Amino acid sequence: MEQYNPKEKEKEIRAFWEKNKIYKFDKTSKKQIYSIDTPPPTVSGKMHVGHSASYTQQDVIARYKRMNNFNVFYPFGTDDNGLPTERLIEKEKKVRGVNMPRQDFINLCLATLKEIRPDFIQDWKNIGMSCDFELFYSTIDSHSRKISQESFIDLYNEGREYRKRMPFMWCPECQTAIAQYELEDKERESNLVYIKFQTSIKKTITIATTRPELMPACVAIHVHPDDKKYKAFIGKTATIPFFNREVKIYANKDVDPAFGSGAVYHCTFGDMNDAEWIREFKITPIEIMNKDGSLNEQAGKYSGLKSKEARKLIIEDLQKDNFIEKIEPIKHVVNTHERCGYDIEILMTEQWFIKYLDLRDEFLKQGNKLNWHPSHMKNRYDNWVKGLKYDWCISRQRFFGVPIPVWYCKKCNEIIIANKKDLPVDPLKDSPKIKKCPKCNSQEFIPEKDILDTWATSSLTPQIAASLVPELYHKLYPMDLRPNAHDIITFWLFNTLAKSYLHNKVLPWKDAIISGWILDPNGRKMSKSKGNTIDPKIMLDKYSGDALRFWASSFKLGDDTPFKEKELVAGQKTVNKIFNASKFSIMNLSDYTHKKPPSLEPFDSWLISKLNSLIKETTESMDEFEYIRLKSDTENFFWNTFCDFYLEIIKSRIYEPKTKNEKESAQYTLYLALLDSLKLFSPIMPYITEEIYQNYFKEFEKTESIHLTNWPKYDKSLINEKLEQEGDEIIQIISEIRKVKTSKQKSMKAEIILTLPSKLEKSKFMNDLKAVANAKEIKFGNSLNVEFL
RNA sequence: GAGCUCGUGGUCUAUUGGUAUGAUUUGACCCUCACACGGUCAAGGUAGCAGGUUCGAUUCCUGCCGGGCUCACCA
Repeated sequence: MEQYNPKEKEKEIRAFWEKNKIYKFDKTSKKQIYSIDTPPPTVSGKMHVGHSASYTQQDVIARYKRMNNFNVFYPFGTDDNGLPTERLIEKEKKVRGVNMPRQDFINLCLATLKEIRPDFIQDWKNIGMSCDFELFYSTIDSHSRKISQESFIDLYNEGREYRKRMPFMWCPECQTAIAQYELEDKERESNLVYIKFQTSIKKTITIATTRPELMPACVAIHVHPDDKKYKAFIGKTATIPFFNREVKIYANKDVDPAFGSGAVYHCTFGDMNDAEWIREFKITPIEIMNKDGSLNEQAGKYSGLKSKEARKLIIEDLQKDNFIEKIEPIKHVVNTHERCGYDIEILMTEQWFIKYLDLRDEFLKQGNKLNWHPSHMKNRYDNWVKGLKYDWCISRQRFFGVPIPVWYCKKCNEIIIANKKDLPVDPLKDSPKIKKCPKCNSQEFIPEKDILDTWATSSLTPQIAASLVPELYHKLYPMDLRPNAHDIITFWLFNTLAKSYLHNKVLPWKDAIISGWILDPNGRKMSKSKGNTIDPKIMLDKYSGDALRFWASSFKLGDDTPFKEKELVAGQKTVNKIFNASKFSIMNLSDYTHKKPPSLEPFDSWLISKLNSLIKETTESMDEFEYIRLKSDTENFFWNTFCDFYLEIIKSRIYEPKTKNEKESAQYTLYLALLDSLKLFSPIMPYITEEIYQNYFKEFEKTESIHLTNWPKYDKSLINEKLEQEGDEIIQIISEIRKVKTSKQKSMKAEIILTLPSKLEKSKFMNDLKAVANAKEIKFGNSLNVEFL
């Protein structure tokens, strides 16, 4: 135990944990279960520094609960299905899913995942996660597929799902429908083009649009009913340039007369609003766009062109023929697909939906029941639920995901749902169990080839995880804790809550802890394109797992925090300090008898009193998930009270005891305070605390690992405020003496004659004070005085 | 545009209705038999700005400014 080398030691300690299954979930335990809905990270090759922070924060809580006599259910999963994985594999393997046989692509995805997953999970192990890694799931494995398909079937049977052909949000890049929560705003510079249309009353009407290329799909013009400029046009028709088709002019109160020209041309489909107007005014839409975002034959000479190309061309043509009144540059916000950043389009497609718009009030009520940490994060949830506009589109026209367990009758289009006992199924490979269509007796079926939205599966993580231990399912679900980053409240948290409500009418967890983001040192969002990302592996290598965790425990839940390497240095120093102070303490415990001495010396009682106050405070903080208080309070106690003062004070009692009791009292206190400090530190710094525990305390404490020991228990009877105060006064005096020694440039061990205020004549602490101050003599007078020999 | 959130010494941060905690940084001294990744001491802030409530606000309220996030934005 000479020097602590975290790089080697942490690896050894991890091996010890794994070999002895320290974090294994005990199915037979009688203890109360504490279940955690561990976020399954998306396999993307490597861990992000933000992950290292948020996973540490939840792990600190898991470790705390484990030491508080809970049987902690802490599984680990990876979120592997869906677009992110497809995109990763496309990038890594330089392929395109659309350009290869579907099954080959799926196989490639599965094989690649298998290849990269172990290294990926290792990152989580390296930061000291105390999951039971044998309680593992992947959101694409058969276990998850089964549960996800079951969910689909149950909701279908309850009438919560429907399939419908309708205009919906579509990503031309990914060539799939997407859901509302997948939209991301982006500000774009564009042109507002004012186009003149001839009308049936022989006057032109000017519309303003940023999407002139959609003109071939113009089905109407809308003006506000009270807009005086356009009163005369209402009910008349206008002629579309080039296409010479006539469209009706409608009065529509949704139109903002102040924007553009005040007249809107209605194309199908420029945005979701257009789809609503189609319904409202019973207009027949013109479908103009292909799935890849190019215009179809309806666009005449513009067909085959992508939006941007067509836009450029049509503006030129309109200008040539003098249809354009003016063009204004405009900055506006467009909806893009958060995965790829492409502008979304509205396409008429057939999709599966979960009907839940009618449940918004229920979702708000459920949100109220959840304990949010920090509480203000509930606002984001409420805001989102109130803004919900569409049912949940759960079908995706992609390849790698959970198949929708459905076939269709070729003849009558009847929906054939898979049997639950056959799950998981892949309709593309498996046939329905029935021989004939129940409706028309046809024997031919068409498999559904769409897959489920990845969030349709991810929203079932509590059920997926809990059913890893089926016999305890009802004790595991609903769960106790959901850790969730704030940016995916609208995705993961909301969808999980929604599904739990739809299926079981229960809240999926009691508490949600919402973590913030790690920003770059300048407070900006990290992104690969900006080149300002920080790789946690490098930090782990440069410092240590404990140091990284120390850093991660230094900021509050929900706060976005700039990454500061300095805090890692502080963590490293703390690890070192713990090591050295422990080394010194253990050295001085070599002849400790492990018996409680007949009486405790004043400073020993003083320390134990402070220790108990610390235990009380840290326990209360941790029960509120405030790991940051655990960190700072323990650090403060350990470094200041324990190392800087207490250890200095007892040195002489241990080196040259005047009585047997004064040494035994010190050793008893030393053992207790060190062990408890280590325990309090252990959720944050699991490696160094384990190392010291294994090397010394285990022999006496018998428990296999410090992480399985009991959390220090607060004992009110050991608190003595008066004694603490008296002791603190002496600590003050020690500081004063140090100040004098420093100002006189004397060594701390310089011998002195000390004069103290006479009120201290009866103080119990004189022996220790005399020793620590190195006073040859103590006199009493009016005030403090330090005289050097 | 709406909602939420943040704004404390150079940097990061705690706390609080009664002029503020700690860390880091800087400087000086000390290699004191656990630790120089250490110890001691010192310097450094009046808590974004402007009002209001109050005996008194950094902490409560209002407005403004600035940062962040979410949502809506437009045709």
